[in-house]
Amino acid sequence: MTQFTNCNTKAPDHNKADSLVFRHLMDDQTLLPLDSGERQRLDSVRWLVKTIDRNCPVIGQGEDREVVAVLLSGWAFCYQTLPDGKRQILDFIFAGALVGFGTGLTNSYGVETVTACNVATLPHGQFRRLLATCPALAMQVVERVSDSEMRAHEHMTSLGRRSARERVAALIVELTCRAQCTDLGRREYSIDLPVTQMMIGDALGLSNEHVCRILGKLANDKVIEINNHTLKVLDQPALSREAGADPKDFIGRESQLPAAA
Amino acid sequence: MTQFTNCNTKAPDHNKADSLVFRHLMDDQTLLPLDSGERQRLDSVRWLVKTIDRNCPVIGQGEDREVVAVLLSGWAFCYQTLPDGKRQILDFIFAGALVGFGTGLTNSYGVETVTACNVATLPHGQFRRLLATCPALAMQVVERVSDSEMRAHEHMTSLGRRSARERVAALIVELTCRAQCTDLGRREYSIDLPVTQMMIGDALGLSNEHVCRILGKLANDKVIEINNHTLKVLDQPALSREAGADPKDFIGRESQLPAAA
DNA sequence: CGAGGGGTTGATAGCTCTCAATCAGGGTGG
DNA sequence: CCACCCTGATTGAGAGCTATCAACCCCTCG
Repeated sequence: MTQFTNCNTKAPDHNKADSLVFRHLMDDQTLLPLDSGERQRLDSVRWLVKTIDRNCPVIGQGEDREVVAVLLSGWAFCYQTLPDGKRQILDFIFAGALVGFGTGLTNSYGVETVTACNVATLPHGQFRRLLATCPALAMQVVERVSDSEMRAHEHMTSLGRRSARERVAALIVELTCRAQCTDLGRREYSIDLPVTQMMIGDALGLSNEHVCRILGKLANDKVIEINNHTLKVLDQPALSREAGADPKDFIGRESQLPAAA
Repeated sequence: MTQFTNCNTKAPDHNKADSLVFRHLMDDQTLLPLDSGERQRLDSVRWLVKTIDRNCPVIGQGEDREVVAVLLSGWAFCYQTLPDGKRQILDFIFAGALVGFGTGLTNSYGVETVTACNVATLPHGQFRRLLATCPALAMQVVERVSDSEMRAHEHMTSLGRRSARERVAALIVELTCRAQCTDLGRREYSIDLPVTQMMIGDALGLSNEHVCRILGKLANDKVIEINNHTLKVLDQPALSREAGADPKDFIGRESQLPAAA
């Protein structure tokens, strides 16, 4: 029984060169100088690539840790659900994200798609063995996990010490930066925002109603503009000021990788 | 200029076998089977071991990323401070914790001691080079960072979706478990808790006054007992129930390592 | 002995949640 | 093609939780 049982998944595609998956995890600078042994070990790995519909689980919280997954395209998020049903979204993730990696026998968090996604999976044990024999990959994974931890820290600071308005501002700054929809030439940042207000609420520890009110006020103050799930930042300096954070804080390694092949 | 400038640090101790530092990062199962090459690389590293007084900085937020540090003994915490001065404590850390490791040119968080601590430091670049050539160490670091990320996720869920009382309960459950002060035989968990209520507040996103009130109520309800910085859990099941979490969720790899040498 | 940090307690204000009702848009079945 | 439904967004009113401000105590430390 795989974790895709309840999803609408398209047929696995084995024709793609599996090693291309690593282009999402490693940059050329790391990938090219590899010796033939490491190269061969990477090439010998057979990822299972699937397309998963929007709003479908990728990995279930609490399930046995069966696979690690690499997001190849689309939006998704990691979350935890409490026994009483309250949900906390831990991170929104894009192409290149590595999920399901960790210690412990079960997944400490779940992953769900926001848009339709291409996802590559590999059995957990196989990935760990690969890590142990390929230092270059291990280094990249360390950096990937490290970046993810840094974002978790930023989110914690938001949740614990920022007001609702500040949290919303910080999230917008983070997402516009991470999604690289910066349009600095026109002094405008705009982004196609497929997330619902309920997701924003679950990410920021707020009720969806309050998120709605805050977004309305930000729009009223001419800081942002929202039309049909497209968000445009009208006043980037004001937004950064309200967030109490610099946009560059959110630019991690992921943004240094080439765009999805 | 080192990051210890403002601290009362005792004289560095180079007499200790530096490789013992790795016993805090790696278990015997990993350390013993190493080939001579890796072993030699690990042994050739010269850690700088210092004793740092209580309430002193170990690493400063925003400073250049100069060193990674391994906590050898004592309590400390990682934190972020916002421009307006509000502080969020990200994690309390014990012996074996690796801090200061991450991407980016400056430290995204600071580290401060709670009690006097022994700390081993190594220049960041040197540690990274070591990682790249020692897969066993890289694996351990991945797991260490991964555990830290898992705790960050739990903390996020607390901050975003739990009430003040639930957060306090969850923190107590976490700390009693992580500090391994379980005294299951007597059906009591007790722990020497060197943290101030202000630190608890900064960790949970609460004011110190509110923390005080909550702790008082928990004591009043016979769930815990506090005497002179010693916390005793009187009703572990009730505490776990209120926390909405299982104690075992907080038991990471760190608890599987041998006690400090 | 004074100063200062941490802990405690009370009163008040304010932010955010909850509940409720309405509206808009997209997908579905007939 | 249309009615229906369901999700998500919106707006309002009220309650509740937590912050803030203030005062006081206790203890340690210089």
